[in-house]
Amino acid sequence: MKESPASAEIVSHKLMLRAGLVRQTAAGIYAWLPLGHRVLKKIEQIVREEQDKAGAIEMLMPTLQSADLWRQSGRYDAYGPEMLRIKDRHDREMLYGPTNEEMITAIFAGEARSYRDLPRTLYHIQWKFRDEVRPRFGVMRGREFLMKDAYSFDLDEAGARNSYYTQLLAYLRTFQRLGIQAVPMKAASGPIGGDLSHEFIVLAPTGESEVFYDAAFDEFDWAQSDLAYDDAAGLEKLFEQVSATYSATDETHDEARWAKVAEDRRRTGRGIEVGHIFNFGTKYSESMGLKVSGPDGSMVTPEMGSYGIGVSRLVGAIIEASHDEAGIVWPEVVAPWKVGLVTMRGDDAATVAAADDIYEWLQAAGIEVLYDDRDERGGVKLGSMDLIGLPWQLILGPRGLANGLVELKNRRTGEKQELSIDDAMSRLT
RNA sequence: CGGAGUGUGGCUCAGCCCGGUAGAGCACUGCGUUCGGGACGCAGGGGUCGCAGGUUCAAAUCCUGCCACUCCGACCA
Repeated sequence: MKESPASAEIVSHKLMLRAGLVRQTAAGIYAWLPLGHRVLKKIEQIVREEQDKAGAIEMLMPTLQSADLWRQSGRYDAYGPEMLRIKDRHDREMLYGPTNEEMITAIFAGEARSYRDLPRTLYHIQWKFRDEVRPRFGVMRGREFLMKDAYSFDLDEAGARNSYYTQLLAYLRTFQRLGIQAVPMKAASGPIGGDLSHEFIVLAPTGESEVFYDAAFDEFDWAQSDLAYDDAAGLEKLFEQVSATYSATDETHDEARWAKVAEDRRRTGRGIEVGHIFNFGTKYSESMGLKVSGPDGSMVTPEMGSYGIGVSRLVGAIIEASHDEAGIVWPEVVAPWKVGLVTMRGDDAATVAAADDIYEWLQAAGIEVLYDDRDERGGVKLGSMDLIGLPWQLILGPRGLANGLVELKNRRTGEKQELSIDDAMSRLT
């Protein structure tokens, strides 16, 4: 789309609509078009891989849950109108799950018998529904959203803290891999309960809240650190390091502590919450009746934690953090395709033939390439290439090809290079 | 939920105040001309003017009710 729909207010929402990632179907509810779906799947996969590396085990729970489950924890009444309540044909009370603590705890209680079944962290990536009073900002604040939620079960508090630290590191690595800067911040644990909680804020100039943090967060390299997930002492050290390094949103900002951060290390910006982790003790294991036999034969109520990442929100958050006047600038790892192949002169048979060859070659090399040859006028797609934000644009025209050259444009830097086809191919691999 | 708005072709909007044959740009279809960075010409297609009721000879326009969506606030992964 050349023009932004009037309903879109923030840049990521406008760009998502213009580039054809999503279409709104109701307030706060979106359909994911092919382009957006590819991005969503890529983010989801990175989140999945990092969870797997951290030892979490994937499963899948339903979107619909029974009211009885939530009555057991007491949250059916406590949750309020944000919970979408529905009735089935038999007048049974159901709900569209806003989160899954009750369900996972009930399932786990049905399977786990012994301390030998612990520790265990399970996760799923599933659609959630929270009937926000006022949905806005496109997928960043939708009512229906895709979330990765993990739940940990441990025998004791020390174990639960270790599970928490494990997810903390997994989150830091996940966001770094996604190509965004996310700062962990101590958070109030809110309605879920418990005392150990962090939220992860992606830095973006258009973020909802103001953030303050120590420059150290710009310098840590979580992905490259060789800290192993089974190194309990190392994880604890990491947690202490994170805790000792100042970070806060405008809500939790502490001027006294902030003043102690060296002036040249103070960073401020705006941010979007994309993840939240909680340790909440036995709140759900207790109410849902989860007990296992301890090593000494006595019954133990496991300690739990939950860990969420807003997968669909991340699509918007990444765009907020990475775009320019012309459109989206995808980090390569989440780009729907790595390269867009464009012919300058779709009416020139030799150019089209060359593009066809290059397309085959890139496909065979496993490089994701967008090549829409339906339009005979390359210029139209060329114009929208910046908007959809693919990392590379490979541009072919008769003039260049006469000299054996193609143009390779880097979306992020805007740098254009005339290269031989071979050189362009090797640059892309 | 409190406050403020908006619903007219796929998109952006004009027309409404002051009732009288539904418009523009973009997009789309066909033909032709173009062709190195989001072309041009000609000819077309597409709208129960959000829905329902009312007033009137006549309603996109006035009145009533409803629905949907957006923005600000409070709330929130």
